[in-house]
Amino acid sequence: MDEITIGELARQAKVNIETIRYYERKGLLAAPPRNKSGHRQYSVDSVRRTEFIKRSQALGFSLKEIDEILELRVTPESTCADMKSRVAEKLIDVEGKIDELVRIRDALNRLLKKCTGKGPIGSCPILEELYR
Amino acid sequence: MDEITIGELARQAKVNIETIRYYERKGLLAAPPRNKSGHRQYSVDSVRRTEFIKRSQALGFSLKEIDEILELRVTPESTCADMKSRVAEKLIDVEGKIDELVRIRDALNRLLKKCTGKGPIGSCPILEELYR
DNA sequence: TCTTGACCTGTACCTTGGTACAGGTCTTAA
DNA sequence: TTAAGACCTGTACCAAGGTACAGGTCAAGA
Repeated sequence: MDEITIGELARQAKVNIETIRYYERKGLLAAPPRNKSGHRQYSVDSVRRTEFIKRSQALGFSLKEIDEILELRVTPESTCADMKSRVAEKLIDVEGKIDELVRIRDALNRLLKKCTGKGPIGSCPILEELYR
Repeated sequence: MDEITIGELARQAKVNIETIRYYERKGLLAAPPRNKSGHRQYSVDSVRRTEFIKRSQALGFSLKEIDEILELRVTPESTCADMKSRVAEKLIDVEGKIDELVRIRDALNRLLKKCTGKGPIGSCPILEELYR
């Protein structure tokens, strides 16, 4: 008797209703049973599953990767090491992105230093460097 | 007599031919004159302009922002300070992204430390934390 | 003469993570 | 009784930055 509607699930998990249906289409949330009006009936565990998806997204995982992790979770042969390696891979991925952004940050800082901020655009050292 | 075809421009600027036409549609490259067969005739300066776009993209600017910068460049009233402020804004933007990724990196590292990598998935501390 | 390659236009498709809308049903409260 | 609100399906649309493809033209070389 603790079944909830899609609207209630969306409210509790703090996502849009459309997002719930989208996750179902993508296979991240199983198609739930329906009541006699055809309305989806979710278990309270669906809230936790939806929150899991959002939490994993916040760690940089894509929906496809989250789908795989959820699959892993219910596969008896899988191990802790499987999950750990996903996290380790994501860490490498994130570190690569940081490196790239740091490279960009340094390049932007270097450009800023070249420019006094005075004078017409025609003699802007930043533009001169980019438009060489 | 130093006009080049779209294919030559693409080769020199190291982009796809379709990308050149895409930039024209987006207004980043002006529609060039045509020869009597209707083929686009580019000036050699188009190579520099295309390279400018790619270089700016590598600094994190979107095509929309690059379009604005190119506009700035030919607007006599604009100043060096205008360009400098764009770069400064982008720097803030990039620093924000770095901060977010560092936050994610730290969270991933913390999760990794919680898990020995031994045992079945059912008792994985990482999953336990995410699926609470 | 014929074939190849480069170009042309217009449109569709791709990824990712959704959001929006049309048109319909069903239940509940006033 | 009727109107509001929540739900249903199916499809289209959004950003961003392209890529692909169909079907057509044109010029030059073998």
